[in-house]
This record gives sequence, structure tokens and C-alpha cells, in this order.
Amino acid sequence: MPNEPDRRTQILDTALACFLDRGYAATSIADIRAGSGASTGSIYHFFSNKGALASALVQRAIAGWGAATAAIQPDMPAEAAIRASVSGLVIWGLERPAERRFLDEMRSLARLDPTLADVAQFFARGADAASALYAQYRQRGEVRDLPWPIAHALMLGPAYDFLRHADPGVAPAQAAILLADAAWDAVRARGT
Amino acid sequence: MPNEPDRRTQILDTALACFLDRGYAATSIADIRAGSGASTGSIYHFFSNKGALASALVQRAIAGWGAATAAIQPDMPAEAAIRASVSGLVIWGLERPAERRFLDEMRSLARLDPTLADVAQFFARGADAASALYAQYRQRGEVRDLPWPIAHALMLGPAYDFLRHADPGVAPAQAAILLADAAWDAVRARGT
Amino acid sequence: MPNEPDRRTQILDTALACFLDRGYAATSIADIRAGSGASTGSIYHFFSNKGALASALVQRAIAGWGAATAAIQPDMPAEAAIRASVSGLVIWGLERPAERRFLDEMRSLARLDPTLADVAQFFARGADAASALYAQYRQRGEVRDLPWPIAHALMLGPAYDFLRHADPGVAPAQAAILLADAAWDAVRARGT
Amino acid sequence: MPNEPDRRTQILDTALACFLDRGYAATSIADIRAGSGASTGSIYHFFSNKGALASALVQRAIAGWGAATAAIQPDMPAEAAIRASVSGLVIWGLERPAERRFLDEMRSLARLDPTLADVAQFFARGADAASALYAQYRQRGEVRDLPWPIAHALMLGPAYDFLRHADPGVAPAQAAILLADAAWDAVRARGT
DNA sequence: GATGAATGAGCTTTCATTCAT
DNA sequence: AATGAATGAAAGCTCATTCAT
Repeated sequence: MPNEPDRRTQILDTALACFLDRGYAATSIADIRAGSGASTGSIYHFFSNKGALASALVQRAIAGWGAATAAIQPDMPAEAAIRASVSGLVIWGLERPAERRFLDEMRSLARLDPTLADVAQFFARGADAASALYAQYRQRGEVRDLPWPIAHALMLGPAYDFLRHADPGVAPAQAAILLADAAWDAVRARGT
Repeated sequence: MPNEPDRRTQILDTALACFLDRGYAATSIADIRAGSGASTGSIYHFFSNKGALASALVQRAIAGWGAATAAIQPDMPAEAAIRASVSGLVIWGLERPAERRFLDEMRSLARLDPTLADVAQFFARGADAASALYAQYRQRGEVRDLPWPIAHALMLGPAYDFLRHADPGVAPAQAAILLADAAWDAVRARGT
Repeated sequence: MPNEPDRRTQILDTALACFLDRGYAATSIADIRAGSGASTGSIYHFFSNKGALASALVQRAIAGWGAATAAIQPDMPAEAAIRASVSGLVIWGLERPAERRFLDEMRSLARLDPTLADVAQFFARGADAASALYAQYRQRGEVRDLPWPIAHALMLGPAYDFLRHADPGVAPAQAAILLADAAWDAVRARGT
Repeated sequence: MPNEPDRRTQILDTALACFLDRGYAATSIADIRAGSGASTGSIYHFFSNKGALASALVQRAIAGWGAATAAIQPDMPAEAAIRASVSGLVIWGLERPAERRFLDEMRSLARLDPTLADVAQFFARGADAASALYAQYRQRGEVRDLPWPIAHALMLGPAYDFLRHADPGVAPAQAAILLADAAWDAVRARGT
């Protein structure tokens, strides 16, 4: 007998499928109801909000990306960490373009929609952690003394931009290397 | 006799104000009607769609940004052109954050909404022009031989990323210089 | 050709019929749509709220009652005014029990529902006017020096209570006289 | 070992708290579930309906008020009985305004909602008892020969009306006396 | 006695768009 | 060129109640 997933999971899976397919804003509760076989009431039994659904999924999606960059340790050299995180992002993003687009949409919607407060907080926490890590590298003298927003932009901005215009014509491996190289070049401590 | 703007312009101005204030998705035709004093019918007389309104405004907004980088000529050295265009983007984006956010929103909505086809085309045309320019620089040997999506990402990705998280704590001039430097460093032709 | 009422009026009439039949809370917009032939959108074109509909109707209903007591003048003797207003209320309430019940429901809902703020204000204004009138009578020495809430209760409380339990077994004229007498007896200035 | 109240009582207590706080209509079963710690199923195990809950509570609430007027005996003089019942109502209503408001709401809802038939019956029974008592006083020649609805209105209408507009500016004791006096004056047998 | 997942009809409100005048 | 009434599908969400365990 197959291991039937429970209702909560069915709903979550359907919601993710819809969000990836159509985007968050364009997905209606009715879509999720139809896709999952659950009733409207059932959906709201498990998730108080459309936003709560998104929140649960953002967490799941980020966890997936996190796994891809799990190798990064706080005490590893800045160069290795930064290269790994950029190329991890690029590889993951090229493998799962819909997921990447979904997170992108959530990031901007979370700024305005109060039902997405959880999502916003989630992103904020991630950003803080990264910022703290960069501060460490700076103290160790491995990276340039840049304001965090600039440092972030120099390291990850190109990857995000590249993924946003995702073009199947570029080989993932090559793109990952080029962008990781550039990220490290842009922030590594300048010699005397 | 005062130089009363015509209806079309009144509508366009109000629409822009609303889009900048609330975003495209959150602006209703009723908002524009109320703000402009024009009737619903009048709005649809001049613009066949909500999308058509956006289209006209995207053109106007981009024209404004274009003016800021008007100094860029096809035959000027790559370095000057690239630096100018990056720092132009940064300065403009910090001066007009709402406008920048609006263009960002439009760029992503245009991918899905068929009534925004014009907008999508408009962005595509801009991208093509930039791509052509980069090809020229490459032929002249001034820049690295990179796939255009990568080159674009290296030059402008950081600026876009920086503006997206727009932080009033960083001085505009400093940010523009840092990002322009980085852009040029990332793509300039490598010595032997 | 019959004088077809306009949409706004059709909606208002249907809404009143529903409110009188079922009460405000139990009436849905769908009921009004079905009864009036107007579309949902049309209803919301004329009335921003379910509450706005109620507000318009409360005004109309009170105006109707006002007409019944139109004879009351600020400068007429307290006795005549009070008798007229009590018996006017009783006669009107027995003639239009549904209308009376509707106003009663609105009075209590208006305390809590913010979309009924207009209704609340409307009732409040009426109460203020009555209170001011009583203060005048008091100054003229025609009525007892009672706190307004008590005076109101003594004069109109019995009529409201009687109408609430409306019993067809009591002759309207007799009821009106008994209650008007009692109202005047209860508040008229006591002799030395 | 602490005297833990049983589930039924917990549910009832929470329901009352909710009804007093928000009113019957605005209270959902979910509210009661959350407040009482009982499950939905448990609530429906003890009470077949939302209405059954209300019914049990109306009984309790009226019993409370009954205790306040317990001194009233069938064979005591009409004047004492009427004064006691009016001032008892006023004192009780000023002390427990939420309870009073709740009973008021129930009285009007019970007229329409079939699940509140019990409540309606309960109120009716109370009214019958009072009516029978008045008939006795009438036979004894202590009170006016008035139709019961009018007599009720004259005696209790002012108190109800006063409590409905409950104004903390009037001293309870004074209000109770004024309203009790008026009640007796209004119905006591007229001299030749 | 107790649980809580499941139901589904129903609610108010929004909004881009059409069209007769 | 201009009006604004009219449309109706669609949205997110609520809630009393049922029932298998």
C-alpha cells in the first residue's frame, strides 16, 4: 500500500506546484483546492492564510538551497566560502528556475503584504547571518572593508542578475565558475 | 490663461503617481479616475488597457533614466561608457527609488501578463542595444570575451542588487564609484 | 409608460424589503442582487458598503417617522410636545412593525460595526436634539429636573417596550393615549 | 487536589465570557474552543448547538438576576414587589452591563433563529409568570386595570431603556429609586 | 468522553472592462 | 471627447456542523 501523504502535505505540495507554475499572486485558493483535493475549509484548517502557506514553502525552498551550500562553515577561509556560496546559488538556480523565481517574487511581495510578515522576517534573518559572516572575514583581513550592502551587491548581485535573465545558452558549470571568480575578485582584500 | 495639461497627460501623470506610490498591481483604475478627475470612460478612450497605461509610463521612466546617461556615445571608450552607465544607474536609482521599484515590478510582471507585451518588448529592445554595444567593445578588444548574460550580470547586477536593498546609510557618490570601479574591473580585457 | 424607478432606488427598495423581512444581519448582498435585478457591481457602484445601504435606509425610515411627528415645534408647550411624540411613536410603530424592528436592530448593531458609523452618528444626533429640547422645557419649569437618561427612559421607555412586544390585542389609539398620559405624568413638574 | 471544574462547566464559562465580551453573533465556536481548551468535538458532545449553549447560559444569567429579586413573594403587597423588581433590575443591570446586553441580544435573536427556540420559550415563561402576578395585584385592587403589555411597558420599559443607554454619569441608587417610584406611580390604582 | 480533520456553502468586496448616451 | 452606470467573475476567508477514530 503506497505511503499516502497526509492532507497538510498534499496541500503544501499542490500550493508549491501552483506557485512555481503561476506565481504566488496569480495562484488562488481555488487552484490549490482543485489541485489538492482538499476542501477550502481544510486548507484554512492547516494554514490560517494564503501567506502562511507561502511562508511554509519559502522555508522549505530555502532549506533546499541551504542544503546545496551546506558545506560552508563559519571558520573556513573567506575565499572558499564565497566561491561556494556563489556557485551554489548559480547551480541551484539553474537547476530550479521556477523555485528561484518564486523566492524572488516572495522577496518583493513580502515588503508590502502584512500577511507575508513571516516571510519577510525569514529573509531578514538570512541577510543578517550573511552580513555577520562578512564582518568576520573583514576582521580576519581576508576581504575588503566595504559597507555590507555594497559587499553583498558585488558578490551576489551578478548571480541574481544572471539567474533572473536565465538563458539556457550558457553552460551552468562555466557560469558558476565565472561568477564565483568575479565575486571573489570583487571583494578580496587588496594587496598593499 | 493657465497652461492646462490635456486629459491624456493628466491621466498619465496620475497613473504614474499611483504606480510609484502603491505599485502597478495595487493600483486600480478607480484610483486613477479619482486622482485625475477623468471618467472611467475617458481613461479607456485614451488607453485600451491598464497595461497600455503602464507601457506609456515605462517608456517615459526609461527616457528619464536615459537622459541621465545621455553622455554615452557608441564610439567612446568602453571604460568610460561602462563607468558612466553604472554610476548613472546608481545615482538615478538612489534619487528616484519609487521609479526604480516601479520599473522592477514592471520587468517581472511583463513576463507573465499578456497585456504588458509592449512593456516586455520595450525592455527587450533595451537589452539588445546594450548587448550590441558590448559586442562592439569586445571586437575592439577592450573587454573580456564573455557571454552577454554574464557580462551584463557582472556589470549591472551589483548596481541592481544594491538599489534593491537601497540603504540610506551609504553615500550615493561613494556607492556609484565603488560599483562603477567594480563593473569595469570585472569585464575589462585581461592582460596576457 | 410607467415611471420606472432608477437603479439606485430599485436597490434601495429591495434592500429595505429584505432588511424588514429578514433583518439586516440575515440579509446578504446576494439577496439584494436577486431581488433588485441589479448586478453585484452595480450595488457597490452606488453604495460603498452594506453599511452604506443601511445608512441610507435608516435616514429614510427616520424621516418617515419624523413626518409623523412633524407637528412638534420647539416653542410649543412641553405637555403637547411630549404627548405628541410618544403617541406619534406608538402609532407609527404599530403601523410599521417591521420598520420599527429594523431601526431597533440597527441601533444595537451600530454600536459595534464600524461600517455602520454613519448610522450610529445619525442616532446620536437625534438623541442630542431630544436632549436639548428637554433642557429647554426644564428651564421653562414645565418638567422635572431629571438627568436626561432618566427623563428619556420615563417618557419613551414604555413606548419602546410596548412596541417591542407588539401585541395586536391592544387597540392602537388606546395604547397611544395610555402611554402618552403616563409619559407626561412621569416627567411633568411636581407641584410645590 | 484542586477542584477542577468539569469540561461542561469549562465550556459554559468560556462561552459566557465570549458572549459577554463580543456578543452571541460575533462569537464563533472556534473562539470557545480556543478559550476553553476543549476540542470542537467535545463542545458538540455536550451541546448539540451553538443555540443550546446560549440557552444554558440564558438560564444561568436569568437565575443570577432572579437571585437579586428573590425577596419578591407572590403574596407581598404590589407596591413592595414592583419597587423591588424595578430597582433590582436597575441595580443588577448597572452592575453587570455585559450580562444585560447579552440577554438583550438573545431576546431579539430568539425571535428569528430556530436554534434558539429554547431561549425564546424561556423568556416567554418568565413573561407569563410576571403577567400572572400582575393579574393577582389587579384582583386585589392594588394596581390599575391595564392590558398586561401596557402595564409591563409602564413598569419596566423605563428601566430597560435606561440600562440600554447606560450612562455612568447617573448614580445607581438614585436611578433605582427614581425608576421604582415612577413604575409604582404609573400603575398603582387610581383613587376615586 | 474526547479529538481534530474535514466539509462546503456562504459571505462581503474588488476590479478591469464595456457600452449606451 | 467624455460620461458613469453596469457587468459578473473572481477573490480570500469564515463558520456551524459532522464524523471516523
